[in-house]
Parts: sequence; structure tokens; C-alpha cells
Amino acid sequence: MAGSKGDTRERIARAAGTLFRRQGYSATGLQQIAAESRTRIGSIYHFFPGKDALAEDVVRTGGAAYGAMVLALLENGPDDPVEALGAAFAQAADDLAASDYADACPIATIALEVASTNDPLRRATADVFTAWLDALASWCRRIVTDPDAAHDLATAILTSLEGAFILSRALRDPAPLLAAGRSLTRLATAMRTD
Amino acid sequence: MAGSKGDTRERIARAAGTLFRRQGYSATGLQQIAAESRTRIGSIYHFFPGKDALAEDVVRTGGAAYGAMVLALLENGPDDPVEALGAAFAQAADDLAASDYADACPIATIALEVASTNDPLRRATADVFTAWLDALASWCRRIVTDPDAAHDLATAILTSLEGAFILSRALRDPAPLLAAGRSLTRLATAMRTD
DNA sequence: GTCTATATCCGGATAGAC
DNA sequence: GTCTATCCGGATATAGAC
Repeated sequence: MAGSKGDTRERIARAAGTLFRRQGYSATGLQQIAAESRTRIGSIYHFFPGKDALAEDVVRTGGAAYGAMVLALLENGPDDPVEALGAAFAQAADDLAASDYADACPIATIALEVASTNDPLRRATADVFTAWLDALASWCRRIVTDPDAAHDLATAILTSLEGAFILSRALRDPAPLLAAGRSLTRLATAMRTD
Repeated sequence: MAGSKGDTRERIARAAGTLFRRQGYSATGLQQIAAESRTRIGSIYHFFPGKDALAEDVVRTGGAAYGAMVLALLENGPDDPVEALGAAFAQAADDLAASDYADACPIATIALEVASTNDPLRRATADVFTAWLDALASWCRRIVTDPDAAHDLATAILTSLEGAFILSRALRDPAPLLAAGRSLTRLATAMRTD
């Protein structure tokens, strides 16, 4: 009964997530979200108190889903974790190009827009980034056993990915993502403890 | 005669640059830019054909200035270029915290906002990023002689910086910038050709 | 739960007085 | 070169019919 595929609330959240990711938070109007999700503004207000609350929901649930996807990509990749890292960046480059350089990180644009202007939303992005870092750091212990070193490596992975997303989208070129992947495998190899 | 300090056109451009950097492009209204630069909307339209043109000017000239500043920071730092790299990231962390996590990259937020929606502005950000990469790659040849390797290192530096800016702003914590700096000095050391 | 109508406000942009 | 007045569209949000 619940959770049918065409669930209105979910259609709204998914459309909002797509638009926020591609155009940012303030450039996206509720009108556009309603059109994209084939509903009306009234329905959006039926499920969410307002635009900020909708965005917070999108950031938290969409962020969790994206983190899970990336981690699954790493865990289902090559057995050698350093190779898996390079493969994941190559996959990210492919996916980005396939979406015509539109769909990169689901929360990065929002994070930059709200960092100095909307504290509840800023906190939502911070919580998502922190959860990603923790999950990544745990995975990184396959490469380095020391927890602090693993956390540094996780930070390097995430910052490189986020920065490369910016450059690849702006240049419409997968090269920055691929270069970041190469540098990261070099770094991981240098840090490796066997 | 020309170029007096209080030049209206420059006041407008500087105010726009500050606001775009902190809040993004679409969240910033011409009204706000006029207030911040102590002018009127009419004056903005006297100097710029419209908001897009103003933003393109801000991206190109502000981007060039920022790139020059970062390069000067690297060249006036410690003699050892690898040490200079770490020092530059530490400096970036200090500056960001001093601005209450507001003033990071002057074009990153705009770049993400316009990448899929405004091609002239997207090109402006791409041109700035490309110029930064070229200048950085040239500097990197103090560490690695091979041009391709130097370009990869330059890409790693810029993507790490941009990604760390996102995380540090969202978390209101210099730690990501400092961790990125550590990882980058490790990478540069591993790539070093002496 | 869905949709329409509307209130209120602010966006970018233009014309023209001074 | 500066400033005011104004146009028009779209923004978020609310009230209420069905």
C-alpha cells in the first residue's frame, strides 16, 4: 500500500534533488519542481512546510543514498583497494559525461550556496559530509591501518572528488576527474602499509 | 584622473564579487549589490549591460587577481616548493577561518550554479580554471620536470583546494584544508624528481 | 490529498528627468 | 553619470474549494 512507485512525495523530492543538483538551490523555483514532478505547488506544501524544509530533506536523504552508492562502487570494484579507487574515479568521469556534465555531487552546489547564509541547511550538508568521511575512512583501513592516516586519506579522496567535479563540469571535460584519480592512486600507494 | 580609489564601476564589481562568492550568483540581487556598493541600480546598468555581463566581468578579472595572489603566495613562501605547498594550504585555512568561513574560492559557487544553465558564464569559469591550471603546472616544474606529471600535480593541487574549500566551509572547520595540505605534500614528495 | 486563486514581495530591466 | 519611477514576470507562501 505505502511506497508505491508513483508516490507523490517521492516524486517531488526526486525532482527537487535533480534540479538543485544541476542549477543550485536559489535558482530552482517551486514552480519548476512542481512541473518536473507533475504536481502542483499546493501538493508540495502539503508534504513539506516550505522550500527550506524540502531542501533539507533532499540533502539528508539524497546525501545518504549517494554515499551508499559510492561505497558500494568501491566495495564491488577490483579486489585491490587502490585499483578500486582508480576505477571509481573513472566510473565517475563516465557517469558525468553521460549526463552531459550535469549530475555530479548532489549536495555540493547547495553546500556552497548556503554555507554563509542558511545555518540549518549548512548543518545538513555538514552532517552528510561527515557521514561520508566516516564511511570512507572506515573503507580506507583496507589501505592504511592507522585510523588517523585512514581519515586523512578519506579526506583526500572526498576533496579531490568534489574539486574535480567542479573542474570537469566547468570545462565539460573528464580530464580533471581522471587526473585526480591518478594522483589519488599514487597517494594511496605511497601511504599503503603492507 | 582615471582609477581613483572610489571609482564607482570598481566599487560595483568588488561588491558583486564579494556577494557572489559568499551567496552565489542567483541568490544575489542587483538591489543588494547596489546597496553594498553605495550606488543605485541605474548606475549598475550604466556600467554593465546586465547581471550576466557583470558576473562575467567579476569572474574573469576577479579570477585573474585571485590566481595571481595564490601564485605569489607559493613563490614568496619557503624555498622548498613542497614546503611552500603545505604553507599555502595552512595560509588558506587561516584566511578562511578569519573571514568566518565566508571567503573561499571567488568563482567556485558560480561555476557550479551555471555549469549546466548559462554557457557564456560557464565558459568564463572554464577559462579562469584553465589559466590557473597552466600557471600552477608551470610552477610545479620545480617539483617534477616532466610536463605531463607537472600538469597532473597542478590538477591535484587545484581540485584538492576546491574540494577542501567546500568541506571547510560546510563544516566551519579548517581541518579538511589542513588534511588536504598534508596529503598534497605527501603526493608531491612521492612525485618529486631530484 | 489535490488543485485553483490569490496575496505579497522582489527579481531584472528600461525610460527619462536632472 | 546619477537617480527615480515603473513595467512585467516570477518568487514563496496561504486560503479554501472540491
